[in-house]
Amino acid sequence: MSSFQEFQARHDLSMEALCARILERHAATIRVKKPAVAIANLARIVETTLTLANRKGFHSMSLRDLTEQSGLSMGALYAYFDSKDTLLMMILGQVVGVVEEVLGRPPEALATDPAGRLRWLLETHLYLTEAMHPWFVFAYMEAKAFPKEGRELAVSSEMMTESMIADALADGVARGLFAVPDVTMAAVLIKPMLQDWYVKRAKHRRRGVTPDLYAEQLIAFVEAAVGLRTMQAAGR
Amino acid sequence: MSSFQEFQARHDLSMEALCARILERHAATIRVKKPAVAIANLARIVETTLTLANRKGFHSMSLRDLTEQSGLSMGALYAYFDSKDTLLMMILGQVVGVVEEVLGRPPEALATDPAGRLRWLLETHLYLTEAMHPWFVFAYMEAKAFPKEGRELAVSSEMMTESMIADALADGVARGLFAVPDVTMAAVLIKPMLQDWYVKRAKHRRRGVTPDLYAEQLIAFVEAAVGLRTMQAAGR
DNA sequence: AGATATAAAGCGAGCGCTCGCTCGTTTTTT
DNA sequence: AAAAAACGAGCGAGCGCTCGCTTTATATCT
Repeated sequence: MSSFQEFQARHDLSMEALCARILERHAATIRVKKPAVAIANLARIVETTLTLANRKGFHSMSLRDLTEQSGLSMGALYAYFDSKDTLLMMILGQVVGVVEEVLGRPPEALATDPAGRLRWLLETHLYLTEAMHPWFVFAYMEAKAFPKEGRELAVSSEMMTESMIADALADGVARGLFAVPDVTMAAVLIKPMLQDWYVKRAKHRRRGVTPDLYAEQLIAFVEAAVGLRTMQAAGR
Repeated sequence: MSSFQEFQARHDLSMEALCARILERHAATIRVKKPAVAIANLARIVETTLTLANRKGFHSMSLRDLTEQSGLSMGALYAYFDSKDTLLMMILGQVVGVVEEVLGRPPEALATDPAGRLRWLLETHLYLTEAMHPWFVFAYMEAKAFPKEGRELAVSSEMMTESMIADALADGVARGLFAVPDVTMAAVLIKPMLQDWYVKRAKHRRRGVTPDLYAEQLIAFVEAAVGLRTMQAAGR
């Protein structure tokens, strides 16, 4: 069983589970009372929004497109959000929330193992973005063009993962495991390689690269860059 | 004198020079006859478009915004392009053209020096995107959302630089200089680190990172990852 | 169990507005 | 005075969003 499959078994990232969380968060705005109905329709709305917005941009997607593709009427849509921007923030907020949840607490066993923690961070980031691919593409592409609140959310979320990587690196340097002149800079350079997996996923797929393969090769590349001695090299 | 300054001295990438090239390319569509007038107004149009589009997205920028900020009237704008999409393609086409021109032919002295060629590619890419920062942000952000022709242009341009990097790596491996298990994969991983310089330039600037510093650190990171022996290490 | 009343959910034509774009007119240059 | 360039009000289409209405689900009462 691949590591990615194990990851999926550990986390329920199904559309329904994610929309249930959106419902909790936005219970104040959503006018539909019955959770089962609300979750089912939110799923239809979000699914369609991600498809259309990732194809031609959120702003270019009209609410009429959304009614046609989702099967819900104009009025029904506005029972779930009070403006198009709120719909955007629902999706963005859920992405940020899941990132905090999944990446926020590494296994305690890795607390004293910076190399393992770095590996875990890279792997988990890739698997998470693979499992929620359209969500992350959406967040990446739309975050900057929209309300201030959304941009700040996205920036602070990115800063968090970046500093987790930097911490693992600094820890490794302190233990003499890594040789990195500037850990912040190294973390800054690693981040875009993680993002590239989902931003240009079609390209990677065309080359036949799976998430597990990308994870393996990215980790090898990064470990070489930070000067981690492999077991063979260390044994010499 | 910094390398970036040398780069700027070697290439005229001023707004006027770039718009002169746009005028050549689109002489058929542009209805204004006198080159001096056409170039000056194209410069105003492109400058304003880049500013507005990079702030809120090309699609969200209305032509009325553009008239107000550029000082040209609606009718005057349409003497320079026949549709909003054509304006987009003018800018995109110029970016792709300059990339081919500047990155397309490395100094001949580096033909038998893969490490030097790799360094030159990374450095030159960073300096070029720094000198034309708003252009590249525009191309990166808007390429996917717009006409098919534009997307294909952007993809093929990216493929070109990627394969130039892969070639330098393969050459280095053949000469026993680099240790890279998969040169294509390594090139794929390097590209997003190059793009990050302009995509998140505000972040880098906030940290006080100059183009020269970023170039230096990126090159060090990549050289470590591909296993290049430094002079000191080789001398041991 | 069937009839009725009430609440919940969904509907979609239409409102005010802004969009990309045109074209008859005016201004500037030669 | 002719040619070139710039102007900007106005067009129809399409936008986000509202609201009076219909349909469906649930509760209540014979």
